[in-house]
Amino acid sequence: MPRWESDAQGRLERAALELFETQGFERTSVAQIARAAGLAERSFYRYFPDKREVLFTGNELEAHLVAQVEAVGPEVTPFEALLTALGTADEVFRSREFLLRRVRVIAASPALAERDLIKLADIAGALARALERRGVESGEARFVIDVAISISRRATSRWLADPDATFSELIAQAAAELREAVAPRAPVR
Amino acid sequence: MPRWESDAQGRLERAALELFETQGFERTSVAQIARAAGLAERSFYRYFPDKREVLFTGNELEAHLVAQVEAVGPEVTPFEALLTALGTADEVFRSREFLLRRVRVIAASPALAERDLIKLADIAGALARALERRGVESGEARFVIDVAISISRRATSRWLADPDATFSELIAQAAAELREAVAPRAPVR
DNA sequence: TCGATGACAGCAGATGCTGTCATCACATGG
DNA sequence: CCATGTGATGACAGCATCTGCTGTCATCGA
Repeated sequence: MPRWESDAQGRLERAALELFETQGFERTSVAQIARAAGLAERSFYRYFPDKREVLFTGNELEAHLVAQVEAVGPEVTPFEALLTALGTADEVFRSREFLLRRVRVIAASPALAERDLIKLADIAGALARALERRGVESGEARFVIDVAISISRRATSRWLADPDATFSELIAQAAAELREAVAPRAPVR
Repeated sequence: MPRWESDAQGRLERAALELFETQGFERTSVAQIARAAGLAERSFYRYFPDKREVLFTGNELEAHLVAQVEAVGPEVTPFEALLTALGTADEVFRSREFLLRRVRVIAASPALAERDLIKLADIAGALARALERRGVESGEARFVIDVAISISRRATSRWLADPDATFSELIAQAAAELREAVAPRAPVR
């Protein structure tokens, strides 16, 4: 919390999102972002270790998911624990409009797409540690988490396109779709 | 096929892997790699667009998987098509020892880990296009592919640890594990 | 033999990122 | 109301990645 100039970090984030939208990520220099936020280039790096990180602040999602996983009782399957955790993930989403802007900017830049994947991997790591604390073997934990993340991506993509659906419904729907897809012998007709 | 100095690209790859192993990725400069391979820094960028790419040449895996997916008949489920494609993926793996060195170097550097994830995402994109050509809807294709990749990671991790197992067996085993994990109600006892 | 092509080196420059040090705004205690 | 400390900020310098351009030389084709 800055002492006399308020919310420098927020100003940098907003300026960066704006500039990335209009000029693209690569064609926006750090100096430009800083100037637009009324700061020097050097100060940008006091708030973010990295030009890309300006779009990836906060750990709320990770913290939320880990807390949810740790909250359910020991009789629950790892997979079910993850699904119920994901079911309430929309609590930490910002507005759909904000998410959409962000998704578009990220999709437009390979460098940002990489960072996005790394962030997901970080969350997966945190969840893996949480599951291991429940006694799940490491490799199995990773596996179940990867699958849960796949479900989450499916649900999120639908959620961005469909303003009316509940996120937890979409999670359940994706899980059902998965069970169908992996069923040993899908009777074609 | 170079005309008077042979295999400059291969020399750069080997020098880079060596240097990354001994010094780490960040502490190795492009100039150093080039010198070790007997070239100028500028020439490195003729062969690789990017310092990281030196460990990620070739599309054999992607080409193999796409070809396999396109080879199976239309009656086969997308999920099954992906599994059979993955079952023969070890044909394009190099030696286990080489893979292990590579995996270790990549795991030791966040920057390389990012690039690894992007490469996987590229493969996922290519597979999605292949499935769409079979008439699978885009979102569903992505979803099934994400799940198949999760299976593949599980199998690969086991394969690196267990020299005796067949890759296709490990794929089948992971698929079975998945079916069990997502089963509606796992009777605990 | 001569012109085209491909492989390479060297140089200059933009940008990302880091270290260092001075400076400034404010809070506090006197 | 002022002195002093603390932490945020800025100015400056420096290194590395990556790019564009130019020049040089070996080889190839006619």
